Amino acid sequence: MIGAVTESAVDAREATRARIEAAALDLFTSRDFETVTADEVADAAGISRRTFFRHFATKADAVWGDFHAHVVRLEELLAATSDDQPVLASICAAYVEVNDYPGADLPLLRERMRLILTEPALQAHSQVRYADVDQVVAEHVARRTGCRPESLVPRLVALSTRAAATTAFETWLAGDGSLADDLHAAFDQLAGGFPTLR
Amino acid sequence: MIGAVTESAVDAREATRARIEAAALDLFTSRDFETVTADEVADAAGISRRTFFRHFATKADAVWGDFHAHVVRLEELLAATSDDQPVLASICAAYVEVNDYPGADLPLLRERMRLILTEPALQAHSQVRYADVDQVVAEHVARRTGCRPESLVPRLVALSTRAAATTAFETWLAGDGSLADDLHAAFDQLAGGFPTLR
DNA sequence: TTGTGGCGTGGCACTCGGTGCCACTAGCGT
DNA sequence: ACGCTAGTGGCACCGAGTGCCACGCCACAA
Repeated sequence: MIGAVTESAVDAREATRARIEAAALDLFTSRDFETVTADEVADAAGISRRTFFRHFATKADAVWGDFHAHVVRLEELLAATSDDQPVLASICAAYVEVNDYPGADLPLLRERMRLILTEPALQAHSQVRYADVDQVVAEHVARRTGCRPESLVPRLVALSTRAAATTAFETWLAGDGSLADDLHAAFDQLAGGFPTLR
Repeated sequence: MIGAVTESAVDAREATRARIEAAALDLFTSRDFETVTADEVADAAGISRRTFFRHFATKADAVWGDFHAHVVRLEELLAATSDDQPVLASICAAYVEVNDYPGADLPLLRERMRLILTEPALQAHSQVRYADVDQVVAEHVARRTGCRPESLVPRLVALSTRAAATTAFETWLAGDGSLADDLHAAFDQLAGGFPTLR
C-alpha cells in the first residue's frame, strides 16, 4: 500500500466527518431537526462544537452527504450523453443514474430525503443546494439547444425537471416501489405535457 | 372622514408595518440582505427591534408583503375556474391574475423579486412560503382529476407550474416585457412538453 | 534525538436572529 | 375615575455561526 502513513491524517478527518454525519442523522431522526442543537450533535460525535462547524458550514449541511460530488457526477453524466437522445430523456437518465444507490444505502437515503422534504429548515436550505443542480442542467440544455443558459427554455427545463425529481422522491417515500420507476413516471408526465390532463 | 378616530388603531398598526416594509426593502436594496441587521431596519423604521419581530416573524418576511393574501386569492381564483378549461390553462390564468399589479407597483415588485431570486437567504426562505402555493395548486388539480392531492400528478403539476412561474419571473427581471407574456410563454412550453426540444 | 513547521483541534468571546417576560402607556367603554 | 385591551420598549436569554489564539500531534529535516 502506498503512503499508508500519510493517508492516516486524511482518513482520520474523513472518519470524524462520517461520525458527525451519522450522529447528526441519528439525532435529527429521533427528534425534530430544530430542537437538536449543534452542541448535542458534537457531543454525540465526540468532538467539540467548534470542530463540528469546521466540518460542516451549517447544521443543515450535516444531513447532505458529499452533495457536491453528486453535482459533479451529474454534470459528467450529462456531458457524456448522446445528441441523438431527446434532451429530457438524457436528463432523466442522468437523474436516475446519479440516484442509483446500492440497496444497503436505501434506508439512509430514505431518512435523508424524509428530513429534507419535511423539516422546514432543511426544505429551505435545500433550495440553495439545488441551485447548483439547476445550473448544471440549464447549461446542458443550453449546449443542446444553442441558446444562453439564462434564457427561458434552459432555465424552465432545469427547474421543472428538478420538480419532477422532487415529486418522484415524494412518491418514492410514500410508497414502496423503486426510485428509478418513480423518476421515470414523473419525467414521462412532464415530457408528455401531462397527457392525463386532456 | 368617517370613523377617523376608531380606525386610528388599526391604521396605525398597518402604517408602522408599511414603514418597516419600506425601510427593509430600502436597506436590503442598497446593501446585501445579510449585512443589514434587524436593528438597523428597526431604527430606520423608527421602532424598536422587539417591535420589528412582532410585525414580521423573520427578517426575510419583511420582503414579502402580505403573501398569505395572495395565496388565498390564488385559491379563490382556482376554485372559480370552469371545468371546460384545461387544468394547466386554469392554473396559468390564476397565476397571471394574481400577479396583475398596477403599473405603479411594478418597480416595487421588481425589487422584491430580484431580492428573493438572488439573495441566497431569501431564496431559501422562499421555499417555505411557496410550499403553501404548491398545496393550493395540488388540491385544485386533485379536485379536477379525482385523485389525492399527495399523488404524483397533482404534486408534479403544482411543483412544475411553480417552476414555470419562477422562470417567468427570472426572464421578466432580465428583460423589459410584460410579466403576463413571460408567464404565458413559460406555461406554453410546459404544457406542450417543450416542443422546441424535438 | 532534537528542533520545526503544518494541521486538526478545543476553548473563548463575540455578533446576530429570534423569543419570553415584564412593565409602561394610550385609547376605549363604563 | 375606573379597568380593560393592545401596541410598545427594554431586558435577558438561547442557539447558530465566526474569528482568534493556544495547544498537541505528526511528519520531516538536521
